[in-house]
Amino acid sequence: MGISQRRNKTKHRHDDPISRSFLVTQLLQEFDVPSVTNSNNASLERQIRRACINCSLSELCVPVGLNRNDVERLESVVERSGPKHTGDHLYRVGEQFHTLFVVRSGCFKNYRVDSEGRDRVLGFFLPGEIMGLDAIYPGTYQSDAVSLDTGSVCALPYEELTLLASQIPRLQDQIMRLLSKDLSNHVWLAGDSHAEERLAGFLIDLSNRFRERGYSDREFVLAMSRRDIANFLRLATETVSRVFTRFEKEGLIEVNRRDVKLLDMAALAHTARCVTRFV
Amino acid sequence: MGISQRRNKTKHRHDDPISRSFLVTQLLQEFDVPSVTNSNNASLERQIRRACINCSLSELCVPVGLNRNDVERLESVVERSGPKHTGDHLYRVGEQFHTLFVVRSGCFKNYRVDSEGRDRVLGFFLPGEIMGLDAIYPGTYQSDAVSLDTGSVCALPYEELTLLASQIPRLQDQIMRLLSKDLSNHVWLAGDSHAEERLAGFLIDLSNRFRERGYSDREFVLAMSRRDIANFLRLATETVSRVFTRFEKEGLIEVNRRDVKLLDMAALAHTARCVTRFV
DNA sequence: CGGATGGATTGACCCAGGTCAATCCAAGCA
DNA sequence: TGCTTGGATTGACCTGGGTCAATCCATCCG
Repeated sequence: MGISQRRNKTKHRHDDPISRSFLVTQLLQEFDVPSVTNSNNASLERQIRRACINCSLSELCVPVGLNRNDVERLESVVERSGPKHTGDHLYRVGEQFHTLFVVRSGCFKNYRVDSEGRDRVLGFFLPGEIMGLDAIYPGTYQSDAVSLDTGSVCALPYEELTLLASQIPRLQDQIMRLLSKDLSNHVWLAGDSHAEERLAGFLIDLSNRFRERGYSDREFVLAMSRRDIANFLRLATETVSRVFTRFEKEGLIEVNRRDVKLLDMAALAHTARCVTRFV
Repeated sequence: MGISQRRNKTKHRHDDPISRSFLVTQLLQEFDVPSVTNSNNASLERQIRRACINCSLSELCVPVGLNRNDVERLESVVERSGPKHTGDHLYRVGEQFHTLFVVRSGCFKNYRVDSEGRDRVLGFFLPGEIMGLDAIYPGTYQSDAVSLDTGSVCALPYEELTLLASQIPRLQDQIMRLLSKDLSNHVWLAGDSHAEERLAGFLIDLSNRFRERGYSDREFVLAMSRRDIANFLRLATETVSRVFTRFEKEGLIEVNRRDVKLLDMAALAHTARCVTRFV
């Protein structure tokens, strides 16, 4: 996605040796911490640990509505992880649940392998969105979460989070709201809508989410393959391809591989009218 | 549904005059409180107000895991309502959200009218299941909830519930678990599955939920019309009808209008393998 | 009891989109 | 530079299930 274009240039393999200072720099970059060239590593790391307060996502993420003091308490339970690369898993079906993940940067895919061995894409997660909420009830992860490009996440140990939530009512409230929001998200695709409505809905939805995050809502790069889109929308890849070209011929969009430009948002939104998210 | 067969016999119109004693008797019956013939109304009503502790649903409902003392505190915020009849609404799209509803008895339908004016059935709720969770985030109800037969609900004022939850960690936990459970429920239908898989999944799912509630899982009465089932499964009513008769010819079920008997659960479950609920 | 009402069933027909297969094209590599 | 690989595209064809329409049947009511 647009988000990750620059980052892709610095992509490296999983097994590459990563120096400590490289890692710190990378983290600083990802966490949008203004670079402080002359500090030593210790102070840099302290800045990283305090990242929630500086984080540009805080208006979309768990800290919404918390005061500075409470954000600091929240930060104390957040574990930040190193960069995730294409194909890295955050968790897999059946693993013991103990952590929620919030996307820092990049795009993650949530999917599940059904009893026939076929994948089912359940959703895509952009920065600020939480993964793993559906694992709370059963206590084990109900799906796999995998990075689609280079990105990073914050890990929220669930036990500690709920403990904190019982002390900070506003946090408890926010977690409930996030769970509830996710509920509505699952509804929007449940329609018996046609291929064009679905794909239009998908594009409009992505566009909205990019806008919320301060990215262009008219021009972006899809982090996911046609196969993933098709699977998510319960269509054949060929159908997705065909509808893309149909939209292009009708002047609704301009598409080249994974680069998409929305030319006629109104028409797209109208096509998607039956499937757009309620919230 | 099987649940409500007996109750339907005593059905009466909304505008019928309902005597106080009739109401109390009705409530006692619905709340499974052992009838105490010689008590006065005041003590009967106290028993009703203490219903959570006696309620046969408590193992499925909000009180799960709470000790007797905490259940009593929970009860103090629960508002019980009079019987709901076919077509009675609990809430409608756009109304200010302030209350969650738990089904006591009967079956309720959750649906939404889309921008084209067509209904979309989002789900059916059996005793012990909570409605309105998706309204927490937006603060207004996102759908309509309507009674399919004669039934009753408990109302949980959300403000008071969360206040209480911040004092009873186990309650906070349980609410999160219920929200999370609902999340997984939305996933199971998201597949691109065929009509037979969907309907088989629907029947198996109902069967499981009846079993959990102590009813027969092999023989039950559908509270919902073919049209509602079809709408929920994103199929045409004709298709639902055809698949029902196909299942009957194959000896999987016996069906007569709304009476259903599952004859070959294994085969049904196998047909439904791709769509059964994960949890 | 007979007519009306509305859900359920069944049949005939058709099309959106799935499947299969060939081709294209960008990126990576020797 | 040409080969390989795998995603994306396009075409040809077929089918599951939607649509339309007729009929059935239980319930309700005058």
